[in-house]
Amino acid sequence: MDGAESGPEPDSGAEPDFGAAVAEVVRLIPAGHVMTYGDVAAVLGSRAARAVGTVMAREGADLPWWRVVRAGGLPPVWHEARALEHYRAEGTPLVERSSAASGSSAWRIDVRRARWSPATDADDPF
DNA sequence: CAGTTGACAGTCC
DNA sequence: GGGACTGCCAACT
Repeated sequence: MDGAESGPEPDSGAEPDFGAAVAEVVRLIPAGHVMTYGDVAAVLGSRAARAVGTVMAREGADLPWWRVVRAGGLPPVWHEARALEHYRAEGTPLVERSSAASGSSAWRIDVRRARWSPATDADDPF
């Protein structure tokens, strides 16, 4: 063997190890369910909630980013309007605020029921 | 090689 | 009950 070469692995550019892990988890999220950045990071064994979003920003182009929401069930601010269409299409439990005038978003994600975990298939925690 | 940024979270007041 | 700061880890320049 040649021993340690300049790079036996063609890890050209970036190593999608973390990104692949994030993509893997996000893709495992079934329709009608969502996960928070912290949950995804926790599944990866890291608390890099930010890194999840950052990596997803690069690999997320091919991922259901709308299934990944912030803590508290707040919708993604980058494309909240776009995500709303996906949530309604997927049947994600949303909390519509009939009363107008309440923050920027008039709707919220019912994380109570939409929160899903890849380690458990219990879609009925309640 | 090191510094800065960033699709966040959790805790303190 | 709401607002602000700090901490975390990975990618970018």
